[in-house]
Amino acid sequence: MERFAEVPDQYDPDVVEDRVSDYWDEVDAYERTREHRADGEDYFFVDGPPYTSGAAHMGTTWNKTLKDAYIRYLRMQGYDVTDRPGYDMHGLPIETKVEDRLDFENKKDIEAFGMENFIEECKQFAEEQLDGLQSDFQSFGVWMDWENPYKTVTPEYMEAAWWGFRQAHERGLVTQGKRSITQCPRCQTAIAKNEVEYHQVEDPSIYVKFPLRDREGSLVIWTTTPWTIPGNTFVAVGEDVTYTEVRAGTGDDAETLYVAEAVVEEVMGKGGYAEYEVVETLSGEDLLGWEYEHPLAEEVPDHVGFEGALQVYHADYVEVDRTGLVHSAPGHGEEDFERGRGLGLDIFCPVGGDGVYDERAGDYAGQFVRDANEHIRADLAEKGLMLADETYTHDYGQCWRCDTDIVQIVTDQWFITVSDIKDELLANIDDSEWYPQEARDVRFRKFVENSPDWNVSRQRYWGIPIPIWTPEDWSGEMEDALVFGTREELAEAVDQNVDPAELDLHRPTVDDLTVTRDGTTYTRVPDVFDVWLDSSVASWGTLDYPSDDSRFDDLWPADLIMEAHDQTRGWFWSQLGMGTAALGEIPYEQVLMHGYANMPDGRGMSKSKGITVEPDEVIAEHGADPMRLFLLTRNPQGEDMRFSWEETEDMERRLNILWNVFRFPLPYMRMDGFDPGETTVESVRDDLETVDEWILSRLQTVEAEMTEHWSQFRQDRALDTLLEFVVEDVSRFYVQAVRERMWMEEDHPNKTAAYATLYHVLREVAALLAPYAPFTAEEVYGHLTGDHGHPTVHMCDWPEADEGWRDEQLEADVRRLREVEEAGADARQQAERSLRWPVTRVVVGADDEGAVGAVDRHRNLLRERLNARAVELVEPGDDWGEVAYSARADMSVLGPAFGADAGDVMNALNEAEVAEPTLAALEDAVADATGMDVALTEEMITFETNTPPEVSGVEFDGGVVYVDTTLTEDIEREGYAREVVRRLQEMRKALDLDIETEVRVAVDVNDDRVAGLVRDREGYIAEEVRVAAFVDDLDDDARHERFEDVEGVTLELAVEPVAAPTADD
RNA sequence: GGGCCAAUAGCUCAGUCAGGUACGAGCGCUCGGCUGAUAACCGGGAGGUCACCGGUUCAAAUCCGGUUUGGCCCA
Repeated sequence: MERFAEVPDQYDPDVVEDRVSDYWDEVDAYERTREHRADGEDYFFVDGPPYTSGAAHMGTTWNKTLKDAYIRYLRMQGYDVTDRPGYDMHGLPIETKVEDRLDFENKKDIEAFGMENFIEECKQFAEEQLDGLQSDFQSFGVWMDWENPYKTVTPEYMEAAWWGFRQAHERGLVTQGKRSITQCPRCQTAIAKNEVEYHQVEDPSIYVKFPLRDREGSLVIWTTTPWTIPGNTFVAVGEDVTYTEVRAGTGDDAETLYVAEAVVEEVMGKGGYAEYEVVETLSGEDLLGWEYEHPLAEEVPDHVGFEGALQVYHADYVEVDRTGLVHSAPGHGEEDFERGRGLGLDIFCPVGGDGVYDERAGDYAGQFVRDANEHIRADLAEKGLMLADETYTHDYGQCWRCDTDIVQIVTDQWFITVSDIKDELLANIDDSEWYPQEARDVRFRKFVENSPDWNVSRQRYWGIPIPIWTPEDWSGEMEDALVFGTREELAEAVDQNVDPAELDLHRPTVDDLTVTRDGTTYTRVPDVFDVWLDSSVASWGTLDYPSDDSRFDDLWPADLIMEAHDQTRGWFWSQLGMGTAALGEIPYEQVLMHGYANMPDGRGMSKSKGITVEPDEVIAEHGADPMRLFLLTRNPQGEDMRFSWEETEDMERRLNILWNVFRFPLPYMRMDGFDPGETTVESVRDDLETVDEWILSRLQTVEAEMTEHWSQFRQDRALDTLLEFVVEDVSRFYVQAVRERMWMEEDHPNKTAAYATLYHVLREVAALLAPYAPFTAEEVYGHLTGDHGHPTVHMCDWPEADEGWRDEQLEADVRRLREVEEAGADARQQAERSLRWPVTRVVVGADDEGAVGAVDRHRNLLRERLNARAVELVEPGDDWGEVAYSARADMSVLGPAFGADAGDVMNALNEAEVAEPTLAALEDAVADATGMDVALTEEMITFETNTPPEVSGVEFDGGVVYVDTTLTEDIEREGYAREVVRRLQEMRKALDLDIETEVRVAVDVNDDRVAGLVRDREGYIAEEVRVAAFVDDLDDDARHERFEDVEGVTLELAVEPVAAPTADD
């Protein structure tokens, strides 16, 4: 690209993005940037793999934008950053999507279709989704290693999972065991608790009498799952709860019931007992050991009958609602299971993985459990055991993929027993730094403290097969099982002849492999891993370890990961668990935990409910860079964000301001042949004006602040700092101040200094912007450097503040000066004198030396900006004009001194107006107002000067600006002339005239005196508007306009261009 | 039902850890200004029960307890 080439007037993100994307391809910008840092210090970033079951939504987009920004920033800091993207491609969600696609109902359809075919379909589906995600991410400028992503479905990656699992096994942390699990009866697999979604369902709500043995009466229990009653093993009470023996009903129909005291009335009501009598109260402890008859003893002949079954026990989970007695089936409920095991009771679960009773369920065998509810209710009613039969609407768990109601059953599962290493897990947490830190110390720690053993097995197809081979009559002891950690080990051990390099580790290939040792044949357990295990090994899977061990030692553990807070229980946890189980260490050193992307109104986004803002819509509407800027101005530490179209649009506007600032000097620099290689800010140092020095100093401050913010993982604050600098300092102040210098026709050191300064500022701004808006930054940088810089801005070093250019005094001065200017503008407005009209003088009454210095040093600048003939300065102690004084109270001093009276004193002080600025005068004023006799000190107040209205004064922090708006003929002359000029310029523009074109002009003013004043300044008007001739009248072809009430007169103006000279002239 | 987080101007958010007048910021609104960087820019103004209720304190947006609403996680 040619340096200082022309750019479009208007910033158009689409055009910039298209052009820059092509340019990046053309010059291999990404590859060269990586190459540029190849010798830098290693920085091991690990990408949390998105799941390949849909397009990138706003949350993923925010996440990847953050990752991209930090990777770019770290590269600019000199690091050689690992940027391999990852994709999580196994698991039930993809299986169910493929089942939908193939119109399958259940596992039988899969078996009929063929496991191998099904797995191939899953793989294809995942790959398609992956392609979509890759192009989504690239559409908003993310630079990662798209050619070489890690995929959880490759043999290398699957081996990484095997290896980790084997390491855990070697530490004795792998076991098989029975657990109460949430099972999807359609998918016929355990599903993780976080895969359970809760929906409102109407279930039975039944009160059942369990007849007591050896004594009269029944225990009354309540349940919403009649189908678990066949599995009933004990009834739980609370030891400390008070229960009641109730005689319910009258006469021969009366019966004895036991319920908690607090709910007697309610239960009696449910049972429809018109009368009842409390016979006795007992504690829960009294009930312990009572025995009862199984309520479905005949229907389920194989019901539990072992020693200890069908008795009353204490359990912590008992609450005093419903009946206060809890039907407990350790073969189903999780709490029941834990308590049952604690009591040493056998586990009885007559339900299979498909939710159908087996033969042990007697009459109900072969029925689907939820269908059996009806029969069980009928049977209980017939036996007279149903005290109440109602329905109840509550939240019940469903499979997140197929919406089938889950069943709670006990099955054999494989576990990593992380509860055995909980102390180690908790200790390892402290080896990671979290941003924000509280997330680690509160939320994460609590989760780890409460985490149960990790059920890693799923009875499905599309996943990493569990690498355990067991003999036919396996003892259940892990020492009698074989666990393989690599393809090579497996190939060596199996009876079949396989090439480890060719071996696909998926089912069904590995299912057919057998191992024979000492005459015993081992076969693989049929399960696959929970998909959470896949991503848990990402820190070494990213490196293809263990099949490629070349980088592990240098890089592991990860320097940084960043994900949303839902991953506290997801990836942050799974990696901690796996890393600790396999390697005894936490696999990441720093965590940036961001929030969720919500709708503009704060609701969560939901694709299924159609509540989303899609990233591609935003890009189409405002562009990728503005979207990125919006996302990157959000706090990345834990807080959810609300997407905002308005804020995104505002980012586009700010980039437009930058665009205007950037393109403004290009034509001048091009015309003058400015060479930034030769003419640097150093080389023109002696010619720099104050504003140049100021903007260069501000630049250093901005760089220092930004670097500090980035180091704290607050890129949002760094971006705010940068945008404020561009908009406030560069655009609104510096460019305004140097415009005239750029227009100078002849060469002048003053102009060259402005070029060098603005060039330097813009080039550094491009670098500072690069991590945020990579396309726009590239476009700006390319136009500024042409063939003289790096091929891409992303190869630049991060600009560091150069203290040699920093001048804090100057920055403070200009801050002051701008306050003076603002106050002056305000004062003018109060006096209704527009800026176009000069004022005779501006007087600054300064309160302190800071203001004195600032005004004194920058008198000329101030005069120009306030359009004043003179700027005068009144130093502290001197008086100017007639002024009164008031005070402003400092509450932090008043509070301790006056206690409860402080508020009143403050109000009195703030309202006081005194003739002289003394404490004594204020004390009198306070006494008048409150009747209190107070002793004031200097620390309590700040004096303020009040300006008389006739001179139009406005306060600023450091004094008062007075504007003297007295009119003189000379000022009117200039004022009216400028009114005319401005309107003529407007008309020129309306005529779309070139800057060089000369015009003929007619001016008519309806006031003879003013007309004369304007005529006096025709020379000035001619120069400004390129007037070739003033004429009395112009014909109808010329543009005529009439302006009413221009400072009291009416102007009629006419303009026509002087015919352009032709080639014949 | 439990844990964590949030709630400040019409909108998006600072300020809360270390209590001291909300000089709050930007956007939007409104009134005015500027005019060859111009679909840009500048100034003024209006706009707040700091979600609600209680407590601690001379003093609470800030600390404590509770409630409501939203988000995430878990049941």
